[in-house]
Amino acid sequence: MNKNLEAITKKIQQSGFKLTKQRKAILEVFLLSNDHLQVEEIFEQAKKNNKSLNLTTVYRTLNWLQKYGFANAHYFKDNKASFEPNLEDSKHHDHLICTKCNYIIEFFNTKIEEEQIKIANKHSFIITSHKMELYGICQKCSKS
Amino acid sequence: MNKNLEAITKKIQQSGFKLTKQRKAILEVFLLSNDHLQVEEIFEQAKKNNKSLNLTTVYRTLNWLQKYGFANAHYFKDNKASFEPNLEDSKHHDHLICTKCNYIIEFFNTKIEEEQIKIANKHSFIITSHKMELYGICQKCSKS
DNA sequence: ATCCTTGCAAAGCTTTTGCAGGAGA
DNA sequence: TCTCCTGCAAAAGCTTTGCAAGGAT
Repeated sequence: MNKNLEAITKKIQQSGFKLTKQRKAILEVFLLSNDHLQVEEIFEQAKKNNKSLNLTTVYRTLNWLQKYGFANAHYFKDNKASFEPNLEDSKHHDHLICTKCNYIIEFFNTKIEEEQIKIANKHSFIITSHKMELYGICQKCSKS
Repeated sequence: MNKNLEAITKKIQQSGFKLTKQRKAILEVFLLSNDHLQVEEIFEQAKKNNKSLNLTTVYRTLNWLQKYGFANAHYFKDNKASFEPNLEDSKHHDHLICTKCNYIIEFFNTKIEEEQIKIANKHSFIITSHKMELYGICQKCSKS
């Protein structure tokens, strides 16, 4: 376990989270990924670290992480959940998603964030979160 | 059926869509709503117009409409689909969603659209569609 | 020792599919 | 008439829950 992961794990433990082998296996995959992983993907990868791991445990762990603010859920397509870590040092960002190869680029844009605040004010909304997803074809896929 | 609905329906029929009683009942609810309706909601409302209507038919109709570009699907929360009409004259827009009462405001912002194009160019993406959702508390709910 | 967590199996939900009968153009 | 559409029931896919056994602090 690298140092960063260790620190995060400690913080998570302080929320009353017991660090079992299974959860360790899941966190190693999940916290270190910069990707947006579907539950099944997390399960498959984490199983390499812990062969007896069960899908239910993955769901329960991800739901726990989400509940306590360490993970965000997305529903990019179909009705399958994807999760991404939500860490103290991880800035808010939005997504650029290739509909051919599912490649995801994260980006952050100050002007857009500013406009969002203006829109919210105009409609007397108190924004708690937002989600922006641009769908298209990435450079690689547009060539082939 | 009002005139507008009639015109739209005619257009849909030109795509090879047979106008059955069931579909008429669904279209009357769906096309005239400016809301984002969940499948179950469309079903419940359309059933008032046609008591024998089946949920399966609603799903099949909405999927057909989506396939031929007359409807857009969203996955605002959980993993339930919402649909909204996508009509010739309906401009692209984004959503402001109250997480307390589910009230939805639609908005359009030129600057944001411009920034999106810049971001796409920067990453050599060809954008085909996008989705932006701001979540928060609406004026009414923030008072209570 | 206590409480939390796990795996398994079963159930829950939303959505899709197969099929035989029925309706639209 | 010919094809497409419908309802019903069953299945499929993702996610949650109940329960008894096992593990962490």
